[in-house]
Amino acid sequence: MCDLVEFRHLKYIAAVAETGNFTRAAERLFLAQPSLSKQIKELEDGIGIQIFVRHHDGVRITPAGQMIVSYAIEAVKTRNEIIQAARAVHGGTIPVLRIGFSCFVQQDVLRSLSEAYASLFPGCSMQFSGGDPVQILHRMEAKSLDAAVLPLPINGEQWTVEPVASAPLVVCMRADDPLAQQTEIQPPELAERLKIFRNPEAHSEAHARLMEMLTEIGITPDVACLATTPTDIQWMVQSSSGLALIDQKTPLDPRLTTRPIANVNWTADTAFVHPLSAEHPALPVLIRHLRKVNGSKPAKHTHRRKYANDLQMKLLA
Amino acid sequence: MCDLVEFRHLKYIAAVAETGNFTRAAERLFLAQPSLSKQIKELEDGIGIQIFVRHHDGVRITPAGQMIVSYAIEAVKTRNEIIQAARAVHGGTIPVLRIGFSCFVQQDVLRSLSEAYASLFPGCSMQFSGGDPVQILHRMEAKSLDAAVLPLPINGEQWTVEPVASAPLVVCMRADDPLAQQTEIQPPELAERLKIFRNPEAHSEAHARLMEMLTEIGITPDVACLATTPTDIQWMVQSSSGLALIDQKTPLDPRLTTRPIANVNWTADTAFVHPLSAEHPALPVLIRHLRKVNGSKPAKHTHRRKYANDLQMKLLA
DNA sequence: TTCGGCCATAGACAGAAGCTATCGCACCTT
DNA sequence: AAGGTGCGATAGCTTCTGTCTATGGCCGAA
Repeated sequence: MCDLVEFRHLKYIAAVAETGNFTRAAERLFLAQPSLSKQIKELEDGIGIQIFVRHHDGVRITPAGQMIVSYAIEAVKTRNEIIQAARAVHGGTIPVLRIGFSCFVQQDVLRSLSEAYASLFPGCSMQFSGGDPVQILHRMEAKSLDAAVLPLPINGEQWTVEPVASAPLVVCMRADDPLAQQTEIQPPELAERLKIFRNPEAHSEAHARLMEMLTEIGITPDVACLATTPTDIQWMVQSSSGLALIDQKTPLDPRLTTRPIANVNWTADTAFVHPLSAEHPALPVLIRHLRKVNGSKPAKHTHRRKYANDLQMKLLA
Repeated sequence: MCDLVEFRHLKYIAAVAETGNFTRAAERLFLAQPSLSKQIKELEDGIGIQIFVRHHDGVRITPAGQMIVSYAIEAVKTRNEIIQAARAVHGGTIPVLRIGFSCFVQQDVLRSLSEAYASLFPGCSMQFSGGDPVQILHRMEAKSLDAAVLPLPINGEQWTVEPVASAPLVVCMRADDPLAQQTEIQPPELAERLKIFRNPEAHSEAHARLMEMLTEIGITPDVACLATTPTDIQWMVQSSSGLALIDQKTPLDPRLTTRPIANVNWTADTAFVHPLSAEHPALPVLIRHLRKVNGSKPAKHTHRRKYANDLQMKLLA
């Protein structure tokens, strides 16, 4: 019974809904108006759903019709994207997918992206290139990169942003730092010694957001040291004994350790980003896959965070 | 060019892929085998993608074909669900959607579910009924409820589970409790006084999971008081001065307060649940909507948790 | 009243999807 | 080696249906 509904009908429905008018929709579809009217009428009769209410000056959409209209627009778009991608896969004409990434993005995020791509597009290759978020966004605008994996926030309407990872933001310190005796760091303790930051030039929005968050808990830090890589940050922590905020999943120099900040629930979030005007045929399919995988997380039961390290275990014993 | 691909083709492709055999697929589709072969061949030629490799003993699927096959199966299913739902909306034959919920589910989750349903299915009504998770699962099995909003975990293969909310699990205590002087509760402090629990009979899996989590951090609590509602729990905390673990978003008696547990990241998760064999025509559409809304969270920048209450602010000042 | 915009109806035609019958091919059995 | 079996491809015909042009009806504006 649903088999009466073909993509042709969905295209017609979308056109009528968007023009609000059978005549103009027919023009847009390069179709005679009676053909269009007849098709839609027969469909409505066939499935027993009135989609449009005909008026002398155009059409209105019924509530049930609205469901079908929304679906129609999305379904036609999806079909076209899938077919384009599949044809590119078949023809072996999928261009290398050029991905930019910030060095602050964890390796495992890049690895799982890479694996997802390899399984969706077997035999197709990716090219990763690192850089500052600012520079990477510029390169995407200049079309020399197709997409990127970057820390949030990313502002601007021209980007499609799909979050892919999130980890607590923790305080990084020397393992022999007095603060390492504590299991959590209080904001006032942090305020005095937080001096090491990512270079704001590399990602000004992220820096601004971090400052805003610090202000909210009454900290106005002394931005003394600017680093451009996680390694630099760790080296600065090690040598200057200052504190830094880092992603909990960052691989850590053994002489360093991390502690959570008390009373806040800050996270370092990472997203897959590409220009709205994406051209690479794999992107729509890849984004759809990321959304599916990420959307329904395996949250079958409450999560837990294991103790971050042995030292904390000892302190609690 | 993609317009050659119609739902008819997708159905045929799915059937061939699932049977691995044109002949048997044709039987399943009540179609003559030459018609099927011809349709698929013309489609492959038309879009320029070879989907199947014909062998003397059946067919194999090409990599590009696999993309299309997966898509085909999903797309046909989606179409049917949408049309069924739309027809029910149009005919005004959408039965009342009977939702069960546990009283441990936060009101705002139920409210946003209710709003989503009202906008997707205007004019259609829902019926909420509260109860124990165990009892609600039974009522869903007995078909006297269509779906439910319940705390996780929900075990068993017969359920479709879509997480819809998550909040930290915190320690509930009297505001005048000595522990309320601290900003975080250490597990050993919790171990001594954690006595108040939800009744295990109401949701044995959740109780078991909580016990397991407590064991992981070395706590074997004395399960002294069993409550069946958040209000009961709060009354017990107030009167017995014991501690309880509750969802941070629970509306709190003003004489009580909550504190996070140090070093763990436990959450109380809530999910929309319905039987795999769901019959209510709105459910597939509703679930699809929940997944879309929930999947791409507005995680445009790093999240923060505001201080839970004024007292904590004072302690930090 | 008349004109113009919009949708519905009618009838003709071409193309596409379906059917039956048959062929070709590879493999298996005897 | 010969014949049987299972599977897909091809050919030719029929039926159905999607499209076209032409036209009619309705309503509001000029």
